[in-house]
Amino acid sequence: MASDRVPTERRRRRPTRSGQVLSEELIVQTSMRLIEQHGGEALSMRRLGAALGSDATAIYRYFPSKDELLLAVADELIGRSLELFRPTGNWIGDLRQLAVLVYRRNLAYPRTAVLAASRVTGRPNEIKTVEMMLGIMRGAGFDDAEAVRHYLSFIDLVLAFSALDAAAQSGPGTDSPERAWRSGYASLPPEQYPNIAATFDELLPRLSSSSFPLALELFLTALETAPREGRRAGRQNRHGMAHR
Amino acid sequence: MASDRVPTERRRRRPTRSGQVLSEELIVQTSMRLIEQHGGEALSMRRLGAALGSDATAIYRYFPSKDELLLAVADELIGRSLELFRPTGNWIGDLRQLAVLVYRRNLAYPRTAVLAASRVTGRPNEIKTVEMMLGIMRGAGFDDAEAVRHYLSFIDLVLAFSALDAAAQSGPGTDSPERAWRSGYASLPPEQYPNIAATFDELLPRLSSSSFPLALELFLTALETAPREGRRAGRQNRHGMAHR
DNA sequence: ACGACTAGGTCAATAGCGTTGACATAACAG
DNA sequence: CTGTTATGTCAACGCTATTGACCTAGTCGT
Repeated sequence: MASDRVPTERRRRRPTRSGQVLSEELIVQTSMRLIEQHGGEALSMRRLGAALGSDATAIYRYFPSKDELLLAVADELIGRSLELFRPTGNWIGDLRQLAVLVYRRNLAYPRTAVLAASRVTGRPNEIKTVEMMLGIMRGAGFDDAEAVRHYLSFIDLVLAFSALDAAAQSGPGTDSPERAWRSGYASLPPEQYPNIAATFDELLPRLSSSSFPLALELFLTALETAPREGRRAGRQNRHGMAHR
Repeated sequence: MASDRVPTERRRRRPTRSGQVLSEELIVQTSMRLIEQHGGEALSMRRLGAALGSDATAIYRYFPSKDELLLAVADELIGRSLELFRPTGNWIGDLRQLAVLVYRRNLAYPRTAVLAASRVTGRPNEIKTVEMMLGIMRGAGFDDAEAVRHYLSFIDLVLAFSALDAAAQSGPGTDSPERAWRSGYASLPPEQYPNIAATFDELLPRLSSSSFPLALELFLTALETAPREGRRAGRQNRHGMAHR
């Protein structure tokens, strides 16, 4: 099951000859453009090759597989998310800024985000992001274990809502969820589904509005009031709910 | 772009002849089994047909396309999520119970959940769920607009974390994120990435633990203390963050 | 009971997919 | 100048979803 991905030399030196027409950057940019224009399932190596003015198989000189290309695309999206980040020193504000930047970038490239949000790229931009967010958490006074836990919760929250809202915005399978709702839910018998009938007029417009801002503020408030122990010891688990 | 999905007669009468070997139920069950056993990308009509002991194209007598079959699978997953639900009348407790049931069911079928969590099926089980959750919200004293908003936030939260954690548990592209982390992040130069290096031992085991329980309790607490107005009027927006 | 109909299955074929290996070409290194 | 290597093309393999023709067996109206 695609088990033996070798973690060898990440990419070998590529001395950029003069007659060269393709490049990793160009391929990644073109991939993102095609994904956004025609949907993620429309990104085929053949179409990508055609858009690049080359044969499809030329791409394999730069990426060993389509999946590796998608990881590079995902990392590019991360990079674009962070290029506007301006740290202020206020750690809560910086976290909010990061969350909003990532969320906005993901929704600006919704079809790419759907493919990218749940992937671990292991590439430079992702690594830089992890390093930075861990630094913010530790700088806020959390010890290592808490920094890790809160970093993971934070990035989970942002990515989860990004992926879901991006998916809701861009398919797949239908133009938009709103179509399915309008056609399917509007004609249900009111006596059998009284709650849907009573709230249908409220339901429809709300479908294109996200609950991410509310969830983010809840999370940040919880973080702000969480006990930070700096170098001190002492630990507690504030929620006893079982994991998994 | 797959635009004209006709919302006609959902499915025509199917009088179940005697010599019949296939059925919608059997096809859906077998699809879920194949998805969980061999991954979502391994569900092809040919393999599904072989697993059913029939020709691949026989499935088209029951579902007009693979996508419609996937919607039926998604709805089946919703149905299985709720079959254990026992309402207690305590609306916060019922919401928690629903969230945990859906989340657990999604993680019990992680590869199916990845394909299903962001789809709007418009099928019976989904409709029943929407109706029920709206009823809980309205029964809690929220007016129609608030009930809708809180229902959407709630289902967003549950589905977003379900999808993300299911994806983290089941691929795609790699056996598990842990592999990528271990191989990629372990060997980074500590002077360049001090925060990753300092927290790496904490980071790795935390990767297979979700922040869903924490996020859920935060959300439910916020809901519990939210102003409910019963039949009264009056409206307020508690968070001024821009949507979209 | 018989003829018409059709639900439900097979089979063959189409167009597209990712990927591989052989081949060509052109630029570079010694 | 010669060998090597980076970069592209081309043909082919086995896979995919989907379609249309075809066949068969069971049901229905008379």
